[in-house]
Formats: sequence, C-alpha cells, structure tokens
Amino acid sequence: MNAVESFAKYLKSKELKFTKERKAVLDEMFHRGGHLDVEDLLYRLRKRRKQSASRATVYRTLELLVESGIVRKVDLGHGHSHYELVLDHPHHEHMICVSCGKVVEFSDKKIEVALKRLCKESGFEHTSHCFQIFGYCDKCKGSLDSKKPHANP
Amino acid sequence: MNAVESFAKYLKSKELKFTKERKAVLDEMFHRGGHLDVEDLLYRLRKRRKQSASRATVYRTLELLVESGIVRKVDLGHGHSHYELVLDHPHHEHMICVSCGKVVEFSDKKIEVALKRLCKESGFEHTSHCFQIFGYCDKCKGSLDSKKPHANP
DNA sequence: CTTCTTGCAAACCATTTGCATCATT
DNA sequence: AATGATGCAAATGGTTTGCAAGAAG
Repeated sequence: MNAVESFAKYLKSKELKFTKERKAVLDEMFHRGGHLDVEDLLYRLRKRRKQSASRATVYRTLELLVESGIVRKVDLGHGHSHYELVLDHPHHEHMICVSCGKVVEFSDKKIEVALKRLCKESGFEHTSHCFQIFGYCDKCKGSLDSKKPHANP
Repeated sequence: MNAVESFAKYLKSKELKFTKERKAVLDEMFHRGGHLDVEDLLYRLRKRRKQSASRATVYRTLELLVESGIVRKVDLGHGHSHYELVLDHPHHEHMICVSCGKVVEFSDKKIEVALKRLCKESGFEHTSHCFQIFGYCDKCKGSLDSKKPHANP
C-alpha cells in the first residue's frame, strides 16, 4: 500500500477529509523523501507546486501524518522539528555535523538488536526512538566554528 | 577534579566571574544528580536554598555549564530541555514512558561500541549524542492514553 | 574602579488555537 | 446541507536579549 492510499485510509477511519492541502503536503514529503522542516515544506509548496497551504495547515497535516505512521518527527538539534517519510524508507538514525549542518543517515543492526533486548529486559513496550550523533563531518573536522547556525542540507 | 573546581577553572579561562548565583545552580545540579529542567531548578533554588537566581540567570548559567562540559542538555521529548550532570555520572541514555513521563536511564556497551565504529568508518568526529527510546513502561503497558507528556516520534 | 552579572521585561521563535469562512463528503 | 478544514491572526510557552542597576575581581 502506498502513502496516499495509506493516508486516505487513515483519514477515512477517523472520518476526516482528504483535502487538496493534505494531499499536497503528503506529495511533497514523498517527493522529497529525506527530512524536511515546516519552512522547507512551505517554500516547496509555494514555489514548486500549484497547491499551497498555510503554515497552520502544514502543522496540522504533519501531525496527522505522524499519527498515521506515514511520517516521523525527528529532532536534528536545530531548535525546530524535522519530518521524514517512514513508508518506503528504511529505518535509520542521524549523524549531524554541528559545523555545516550536514545530516548523514545511518543504521546498524547491532544497535537495533541491543535496543530490542534492552526494552524486553525491562518490560518496556517500545514505540519509537531517536538516536542522534553530533560531531564534525570529515570535511569540517578540525574546524573551529562550532557556533555556526546550521544550514539545512 | 570536582565540578566546582572544574567550573571555576572554566570561568577563569574565559575571564568570567564565579558568582553566588552560578555556584547555587551548579550546587543544585550536583545535589540532584539526575535530569532537571529549568522550572525544577528555579523551584529548588527558591524553596530549598537561601540563594535564588532569576530565570534568565539560570538559562545563562546552564549554557556555561554545558559549554564547560560539566552538564549536558538532553531532550526527553517534553517540549523543553532537561539538563544533567556529566561529571561523576556515568554516561547513559534515556528510556521515556509517553504515558506517565517516567524516565529510566540505561547504557549498553554494545551500543557504545557500535557508535564508535560507525563514526570511525565515516570519518565523523563524534562530540556527543542523544539516544531516546519512547514507549510504555511496565506499569503503563496497555494504557490507552498516548496523549500525555510526549513529543518526539 | 572596571568589567562582568544580574533581574526585569520585552522580544523571539516555533508551534498551537479560536473563529469566521470555505470545501468535501 | 452538514460537518470538517482552511487561513488568518492572536495566543502560547520555552528561551533569549537589551538595558539599567549591582557585585566580583
């Protein structure tokens, strides 16, 4: 089942409507694939699509997308949220360069296994997690400016 | 070297002053040990110590404590920051119950090893990381109210 | 005495919300 | 036609900042 069908189904189950604004947000998330923040999304909707949506609607739609499990909210340490598609995108964590803002996705089987074991051991019912590694990417290593506002890749 | 000496040294190196307000914040962080947010800290300073400090000063002091490496800022998904002592407290991650807000610390050697290897492989210079697991603690398992203190995925 | 700090209140910024109007079902 | 959705602007809540008065070195 693709993201659009999945979202339509979710909305129907809650007796909510599949408006053009909601479709536009989902489409843009899908088109992008990677992580996006609200500002990016608004810009892309305005500049690259015929269909725009207000900031409030984007926030409201993202909340629905998160609830439905299609998108996840991630914290990349930039002081505001980012969102990324879950559907069709293998689960991963983020490695973030505090100098240039570059974000590298990674995943590790051993970490996944350890996580599951830890939860099981303590009777914790895992629903989601967030693993961010901060530091300097190979290009910024040795760089002194750890105080730069990170640009979004 | 203890936390007070360490902070004094850091402040001196930056030609900053070790005021009673700064000492009070550090003392309370040290006394508490675990994670605290600004509200907790203000309350404790006001109620449990003779020395208080304004909200602005608490924020400013925490920033200095983070810069100096004595304290780290952690995101427990509550919509605001928490802070915890690094010095004299073994490194750990957090498992957070989205229903009751309970936070359990954990650490895992295999995860630490995997993290180091991953960074090395990609030439990433690791400075810090944050690993949060969200879900339901043993007491809240089966609970329906997923609408409590949570924020992240 | 000079410079850094404090506390206050105003500013800021991301996010949420109330409400009148509009669009889907 | 009924109900939910939108856009706007105002509200919110955590955090930051400008500034005058105060304290540390």
